Amino acid sequence: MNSNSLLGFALMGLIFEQPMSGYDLRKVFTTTAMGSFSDSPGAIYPALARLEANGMIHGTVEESASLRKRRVFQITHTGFEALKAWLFKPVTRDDIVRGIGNLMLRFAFMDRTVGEARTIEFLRGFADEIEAYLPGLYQFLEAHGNGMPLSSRLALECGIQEYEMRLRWVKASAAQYEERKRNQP
Amino acid sequence: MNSNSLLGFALMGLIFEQPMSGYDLRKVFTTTAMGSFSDSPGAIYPALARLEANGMIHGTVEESASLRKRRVFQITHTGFEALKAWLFKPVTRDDIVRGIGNLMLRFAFMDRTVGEARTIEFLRGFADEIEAYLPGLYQFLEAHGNGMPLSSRLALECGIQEYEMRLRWVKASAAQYEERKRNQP
DNA sequence: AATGTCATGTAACTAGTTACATGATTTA
DNA sequence: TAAATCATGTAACTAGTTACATGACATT
Repeated sequence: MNSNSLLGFALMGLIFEQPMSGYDLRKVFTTTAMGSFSDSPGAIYPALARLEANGMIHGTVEESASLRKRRVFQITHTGFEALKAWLFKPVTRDDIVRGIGNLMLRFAFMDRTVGEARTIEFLRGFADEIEAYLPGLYQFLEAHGNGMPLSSRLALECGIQEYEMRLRWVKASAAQYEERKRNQP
Repeated sequence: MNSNSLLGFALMGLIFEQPMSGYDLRKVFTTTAMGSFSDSPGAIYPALARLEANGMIHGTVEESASLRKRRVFQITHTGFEALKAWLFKPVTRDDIVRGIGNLMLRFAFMDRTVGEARTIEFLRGFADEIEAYLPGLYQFLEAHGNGMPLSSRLALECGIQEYEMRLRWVKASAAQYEERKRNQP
């Protein structure tokens, strides 16, 4: 099957939260904290076209009296199922090493799509994978740290600190979701 | 001119530190903390071929009695100049928002290439850009945090914490380089 | 004899980058 | 009326992904 790129999922997640045009989506990437995505039309319009060709979203031309006509996209049933399937994927070691950004994006979209229970499960998996990965980094630092150039060692230490920070954040976030779950049975 | 990709610079930096074969480079990506790069031959061998075609590196076939012959790459003068030019580039806002990984890689290679003074300058620029970017994130959180879904807000807060952590690291690293500079005049 | 590791590569596909193109409406 | 913003797209290029192919030597 045609699987979506990260940009594709980002677009679908945003469109799910609120139907939007390509131009609106570009603005989200330029003006909000989602600046890690490219706001170039050469990335977004082809991505939207692909999603539509795959039946994930559907665009309707909206003719306003004053402005130029715009195509507003909505997520389809198929698209929503694909989005949920993506959000439900288990957290892997590879996600931790090469795709932390993907995990953060998935988490950002979870609230209104998969519910507390699954969100907590996701955060548990996230924490587990970091906890499984970190000892190896410390071991590597122990074993090779002294022989490394200072800047390389500092860069490695920064990587470790990043994982430590994220682990703290994952646990604090899980706690917040646990509490919200308790308060709304 | 043909400019190199991040993978290209990673390969050049490693080859500069020690001449290596494609296979060695793959092993670096699988076994060390540089796991964010792909270790697939389909990425590395073409990248090496491009670098060689551009005169950045040069491979020599090494015939050992026992093992299969391997092509060991060395960096060329042109390549080293290109590497330094990359390391010397000023830190921009875009580097902070979309390419923190690039900055970290550049830093990791600085020690034996550009010297303390330039490394400190780089870290200052790094800190400045984070300090210029952070207030906007806090403002955004202040303005939209309450209206956001919980998971989105938490994701944003994680982003902020990451920048805060990195800022502390940058300052601590700069201090270490300052000290090293003082001790070796 | 079979499996695992060393070692280098190619081919088809995909998605993103940069740059260009167009035209309407709004503001200065 | 000139410039900025709204709005959508295309074309050429580039680099990375996945999967395949090959073969020597080492180990079990």
